[in-house]
Amino acid sequence: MTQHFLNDTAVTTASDKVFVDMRREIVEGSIAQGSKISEPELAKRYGVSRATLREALNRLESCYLVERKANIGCRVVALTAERLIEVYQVRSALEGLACRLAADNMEPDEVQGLKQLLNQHLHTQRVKEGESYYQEAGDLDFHYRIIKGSKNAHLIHLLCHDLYQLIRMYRVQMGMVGPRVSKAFDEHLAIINAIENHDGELAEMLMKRHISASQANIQTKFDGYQALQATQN
Amino acid sequence: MTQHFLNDTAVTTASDKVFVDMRREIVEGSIAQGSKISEPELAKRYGVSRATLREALNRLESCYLVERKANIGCRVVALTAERLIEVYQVRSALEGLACRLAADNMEPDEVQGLKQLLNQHLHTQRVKEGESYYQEAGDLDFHYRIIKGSKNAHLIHLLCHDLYQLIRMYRVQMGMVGPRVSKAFDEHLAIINAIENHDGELAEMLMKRHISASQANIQTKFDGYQALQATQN
DNA sequence: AAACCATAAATTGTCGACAATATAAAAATA
DNA sequence: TATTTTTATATTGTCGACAATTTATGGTTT
Repeated sequence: MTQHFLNDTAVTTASDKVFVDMRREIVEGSIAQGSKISEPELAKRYGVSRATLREALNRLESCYLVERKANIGCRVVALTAERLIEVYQVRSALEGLACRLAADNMEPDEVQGLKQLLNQHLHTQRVKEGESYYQEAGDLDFHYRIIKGSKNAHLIHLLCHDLYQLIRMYRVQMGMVGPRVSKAFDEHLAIINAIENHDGELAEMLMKRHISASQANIQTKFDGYQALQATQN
Repeated sequence: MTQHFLNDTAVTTASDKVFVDMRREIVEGSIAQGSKISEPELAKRYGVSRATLREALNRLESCYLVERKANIGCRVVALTAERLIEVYQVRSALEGLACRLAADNMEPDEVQGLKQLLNQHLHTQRVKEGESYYQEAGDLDFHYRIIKGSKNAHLIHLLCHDLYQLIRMYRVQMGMVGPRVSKAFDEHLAIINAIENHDGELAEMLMKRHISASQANIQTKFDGYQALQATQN
């Protein structure tokens, strides 16, 4: 059960590989948030030319992981509290929409698969070893399937390709392995029921609420993170 | 009164210029929708190297005006009915959010400016010459100011930088100079009032409805456009 | 010592050429 | 003749080098 939904980028060309590698390093923090990116340095490190590296940087920019300024260069995105709020506001609106559309457009077998996933999630939950991993992957997979269920290609691209890596970056670097498991489970269940009943309005509302809770959760961690950093200065 | 809000891209580098030029040509249809893009050909036409052109293509891809496939190349986006619906669903959700946030975050002078713009719009409306232009620009400026009023940088970027060119492309190529002027005026007015009263919930609802009407309007034109094309085959 | 200016170093932007892949044309086979 | 294989052409991906711009350094002036 690899995180297929995040690595589904077809990796054919060299810049594809650099893009995927850098993306992982940025999300995981191996390349520090807010840090300057040196093209010559990274090109050497990945063993490619600067042109290839720049191609990858462009792709990273379009999914909001780096920011570029003309003649100045690239910086990894900085994880600020403001941005966290902004991103979650957008996410809430978009995933709420996705959920509403999914209530209309998901096929019965897709809904079944979703229920099965949740059941599986419930059972593996007690496996302490690697619990956080399953939770992470399970939660993302849940959201991912609903987004796909919207059948809106533009929306799917926006969320899965553009936005989700940034959200994951916050979660990973804030160490979100947290205790929200059981609550999230109930919320997921309610959302599925709404979708199954083709109640788009309710499904949207529940998803928005679910995401707000998720935001509040990560926000708490973030405040602690910032307080910690303040003491180190 | 140029369309400053669309040309506010700082044009410093050569690829910037190519990007802005190509963007205009694609939106206006000079470069046909759905057509294949030949890198050598366009590089020669703009008098730049392929590297520079490819930089521009990457930027065009990130605002959804071209689509790229590895080892195959670039195509201008195709204006399909499905995409129109998809994009407007997303737009409605995002601009609804922007409007709700604007009701909380817009400064009084910004609201005043908006009312002034609407008044000005009303007065110049009878100037037959160039009416369509004023309408286009006026309408876009209205939406643009509200989006900015949300004070959510991520949302602003998403809408103004990424999505609006594609929306404009539909409008321009469908010849949307239409008769929706007076109705749109009333709708705009109602939205401003809601914002001024800090009634975010209402503002969001009205904006979503406004955009839905806009979609219905363009959809009609589009159906006619498709019927026309069908007869030509 | 602080602020400003000139020079040097480093970084980004751009170019032309070559390699790898895909498309078109020609030849071969059924 | 239709279909497949092979060859040739064109297009995209990648590279290394040079030009333009920015940043760092050192010197000058107040």
